[in-house]
Amino acid sequence: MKRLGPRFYARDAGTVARALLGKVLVHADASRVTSGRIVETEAYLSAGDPASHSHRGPTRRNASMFARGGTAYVYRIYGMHLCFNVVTGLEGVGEAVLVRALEPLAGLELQRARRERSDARELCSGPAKLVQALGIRASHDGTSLIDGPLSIEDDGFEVAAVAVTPRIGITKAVELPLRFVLAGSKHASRGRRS
DNA sequence: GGAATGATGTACT
DNA sequence: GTACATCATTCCG
Repeated sequence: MKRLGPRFYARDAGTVARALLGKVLVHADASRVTSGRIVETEAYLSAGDPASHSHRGPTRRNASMFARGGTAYVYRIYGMHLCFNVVTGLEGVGEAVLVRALEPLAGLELQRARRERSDARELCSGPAKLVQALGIRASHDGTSLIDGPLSIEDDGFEVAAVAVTPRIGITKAVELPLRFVLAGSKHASRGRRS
């Protein structure tokens, strides 16, 4: 397992969204490690993508989305859930990748306890579910994936095939093909198939 | 100051 | 498939 470095993240969000499939998201929390393989992502672009939080420029909420690639962007949605994003590109650009689903790997019992669910498919099969299963908190917003508590690692997994579809749960730019799914994964969120 | 709105999840019919 | 919980942020006046 080797942690991804700055150059991996310093590309456009669409490229990084696809490249993240098969990589492993890890949270090392006080010696308790939970992780999962990324099986579903969505790219959110800069100005010109009306579905992106960065579309209207920097605000207090989306400030970390304008940080350098390799920064975590964690925000609250619907008053009760958190979503985790990977910032991409150069500082000031405002692009990010929403991680929508993982295949649970390390720390399964802790993930089950956090989620209060036992079925492995119910642990990380959605953006707010995986945040809960890995113990990601609002305080992780703005932290570095390169040398912080959250990291993304390459364990040599080979991606066979990728499905590309429109993004889920948005009301603008509904048709852009910016969602990427590991073909055949049983751990993706439920949404449009392809 | 006030109102609308969400990159969702769960339960229920 | 549909209903609804729940609230910070954002935008408008």
